Amino acid sequence: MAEPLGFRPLYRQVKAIFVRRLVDGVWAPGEGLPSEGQLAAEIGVSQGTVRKALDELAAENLVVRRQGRGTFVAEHDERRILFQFFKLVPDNGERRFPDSTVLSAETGLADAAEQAALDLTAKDRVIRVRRLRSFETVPLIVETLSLPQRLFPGLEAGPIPNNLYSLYAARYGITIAHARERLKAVALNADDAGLLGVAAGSPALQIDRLALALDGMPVERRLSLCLTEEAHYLSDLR
Amino acid sequence: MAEPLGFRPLYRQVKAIFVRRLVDGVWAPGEGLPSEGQLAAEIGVSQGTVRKALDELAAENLVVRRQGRGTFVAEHDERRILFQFFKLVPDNGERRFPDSTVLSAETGLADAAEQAALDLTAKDRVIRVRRLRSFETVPLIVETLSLPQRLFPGLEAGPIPNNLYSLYAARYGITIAHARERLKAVALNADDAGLLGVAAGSPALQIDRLALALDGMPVERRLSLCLTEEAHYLSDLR
DNA sequence: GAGTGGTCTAGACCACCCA
DNA sequence: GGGTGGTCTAGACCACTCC
Repeated sequence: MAEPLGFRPLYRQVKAIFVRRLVDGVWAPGEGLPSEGQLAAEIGVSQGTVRKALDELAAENLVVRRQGRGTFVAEHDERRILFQFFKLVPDNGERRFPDSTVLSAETGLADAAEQAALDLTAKDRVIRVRRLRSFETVPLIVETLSLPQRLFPGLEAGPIPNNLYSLYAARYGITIAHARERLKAVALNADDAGLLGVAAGSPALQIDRLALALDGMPVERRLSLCLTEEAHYLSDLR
Repeated sequence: MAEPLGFRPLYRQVKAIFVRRLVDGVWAPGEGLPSEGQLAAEIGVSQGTVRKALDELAAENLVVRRQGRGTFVAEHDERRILFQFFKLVPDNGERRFPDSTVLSAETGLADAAEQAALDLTAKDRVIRVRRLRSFETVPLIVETLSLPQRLFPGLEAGPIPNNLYSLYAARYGITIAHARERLKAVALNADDAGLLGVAAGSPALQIDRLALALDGMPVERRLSLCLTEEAHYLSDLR
């Protein structure tokens, strides 16, 4: 007669405690967590329960476990971004990371698409960064990022590094946990085509990405136009 | 002084036994496995070890666990394919499954691309199926499948259902475990554009899929051209 | 050798499904 | 009510890392 869906396993409650600590920055990226035994004693559950909670966090790439060393908060280093968040790879040759040239960085009122994606109102402001990304001087991607200004005050003023997710974490305490991408094939307009050095109307892969923080809050929208003559978007279906 | 990398946990050996049974068809799709306790007794390990092996198989979508009922061999029913293998979803409205019209089905010598993808030689033959797929009579995808003839004898002769993966399993005992897709934006040639009812040169999303069997053997190559005016390819990055 | 995560076991109990 | 998977515990031992 009790609630049929009111059951929540102990290890998930423990996991929620840990996620909270990650969101609050109690455990910062790169830092080592206490050992399983210490955590178990502190919370008052068995080591096996702590282990199951940490295993799930590791499966979600929020922590990294290293046998013999310990459990560490995941960082957005180049390698991780390259494999988890950057799916465009050259047809021939190794997975690489493109350079970025910032074309503009400014603020403005959120448009309809930005409001919908980022849970904003017409009164909210966004920071927009437009940049060109290249593989060894060959332009490949032109993209526009939209960020809620409230979350990233002053970002548009400072230098904008290639690896933004690392900046979000270090300077604003926001960790990107995962992202949802929507892909379409489109014809380039004259502006974008010019930037990429191809004819207007050329086909390009449009990637509309929404990146979410640890707690599921939408944090960044990114609209990328990619040339796919010599590269492809890799998707593994398991 | 022993081999430093020669360690293989017991539960992985148990898992290998189970995968073998899936590959050999000892456990067929839809069938229920013996209970954890029975498997543990049969193999001579603890129930916890069997559980960990089954958990990994469940994470790979090879089996489905249902509390209170049992563990079952995964099937390629419509729902599973729709969520695991079919990433093209309408911009508005529900995830749907397109109808298929077979344009041609014939055999021939494997070309260079097919040889490379499917591990074949120039002497090997492939079955090629070309079909048009539509959402409610609106053509959306034109695709060409290539299959090693050796693995699917007679497939080109019989009726070709919409859900091919289910046919592979039922008639040929081959289970598709996962797939790798490479996406590009291309301009449609006159033939494909005509089939899709758009102008030649229109942009389309090209999906080059390689599907692998349980044991990792490449089994099907599929080259799809998709219109993305009112649909998109959905990719979740976690 | 000390400390960490990883494996394996055994047993108890819980939530769920079905007859 | 009996069977299934799911959770939780406690303890032993193993593999790996670092000092």
